[in-house]
Amino acid sequence: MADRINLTPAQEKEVARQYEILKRGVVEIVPENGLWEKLARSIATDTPLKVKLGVDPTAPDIHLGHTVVIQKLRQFQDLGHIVQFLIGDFTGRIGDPTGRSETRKPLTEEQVKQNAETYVRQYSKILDISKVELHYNSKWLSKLNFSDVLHLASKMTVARMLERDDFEKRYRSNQSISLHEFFYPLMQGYDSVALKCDIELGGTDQKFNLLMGRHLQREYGLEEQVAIMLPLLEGLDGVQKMSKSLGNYIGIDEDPVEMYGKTMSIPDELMIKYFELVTQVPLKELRELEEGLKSGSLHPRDVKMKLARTIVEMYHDAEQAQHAEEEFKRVFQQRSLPEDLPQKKWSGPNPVNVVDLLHALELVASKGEGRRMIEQKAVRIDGERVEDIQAQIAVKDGMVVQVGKRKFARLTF
RNA sequence: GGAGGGGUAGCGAAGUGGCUAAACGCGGCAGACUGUAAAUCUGCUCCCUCUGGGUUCGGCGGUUCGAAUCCGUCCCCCUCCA
Repeated sequence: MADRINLTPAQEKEVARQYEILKRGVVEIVPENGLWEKLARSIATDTPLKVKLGVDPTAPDIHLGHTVVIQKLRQFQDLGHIVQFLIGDFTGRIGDPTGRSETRKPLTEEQVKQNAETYVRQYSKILDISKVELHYNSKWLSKLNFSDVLHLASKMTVARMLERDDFEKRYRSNQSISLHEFFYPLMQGYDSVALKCDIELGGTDQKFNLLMGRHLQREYGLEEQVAIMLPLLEGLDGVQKMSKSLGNYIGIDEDPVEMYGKTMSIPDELMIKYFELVTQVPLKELRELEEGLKSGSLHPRDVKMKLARTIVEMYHDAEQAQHAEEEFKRVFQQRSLPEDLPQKKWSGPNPVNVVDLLHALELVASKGEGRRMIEQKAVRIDGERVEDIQAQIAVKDGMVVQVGKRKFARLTF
């Protein structure tokens, strides 16, 4: 196919340039030369590519894990291609199986709409949203009648469905799979049919669904999309993929200080990966950082601080990034108090038992935990360690209560 | 419809009448150390009116001096047969 497209040397160079940018961080492209060919044709015919990203409107809080794919979209956009942002409102309204056995609660139309708006707002931090094509899959999926659905279902076999990683795992480990779950890949694939997209992006966990898009496009007589798979970003624990439900995520709406601190808590080994996948720091600079770390000329902490700063800058600004860094140094390097700590009005008894105080201030989840924290020397009041769980505390205005390194409260009357 | 297997703390997984608030791993938290909320090491990790008390092992009801462990029943999951 490629050899049928005649490119001028300048065009050839442009294809190479775009390809170079686009393959950053990519794990797999199916078919392997597909992206190159699509780009070649796009440039030869001066037609932008249509790049699809589907999202489920259930979890409207975007975190860095999601941004891996969105950054890629941004690159496509910068190169003049068209981003097709697909909101799976139909699938979301029915309730998407997530690999967990419980079925998700169906969303109301109102919730879907709200979530979609939240998405658009958050995505606009990365994408030029004015140039994004917004689609809702209810537009076509809700129109299919039962015989359309049967026709669609006939394009796929049970055995092939069971090849999908999570179906296979669940099947093997004796967990239930509802019949309707088989339709999700079909619906997602059908979206590609409806959108006639050239490219679909997704995490490596989406491979099956992305291939389904290719399969169905072929079945419906369309040119097949190219599937581009990006790695799943590990979360703060460094092991499991970043996800909201695991609580190991950095949300792009989070405040600068929190965002900075969370970044500092990722394992050292993940720093370069984060740079590559969630920032636009040039590859060349990245290699230098990597070299520096290897040779010991760069301090891992400083590299991580640079990462944290870069990330905060992306979602806030340079000034706030700077401030977050100072705050971090103050609290964790110098072990002093954060600049502004949460104020709590105290209207309880005075004096008061320490444990009751901690519990009332919600610095501990239970009194048992409060006792534990004291036994573990984690509790300080105005900088003084409290080691007696019986201690009576005379509450003073402006008094600072601290549990561990991260939980603080300043008392006022 | 029939036969069999299974449901244990946030998750995974032991335990199959008292020694079990329940091993172990993961996750989480704290302390030490440090180079950061990395790594490593140590400790903790159901609740409370706490040298004691209360409530847990799918739900309910039994047996027993005593049950996560035995019985009945209901719910849910899986496998095979139809």
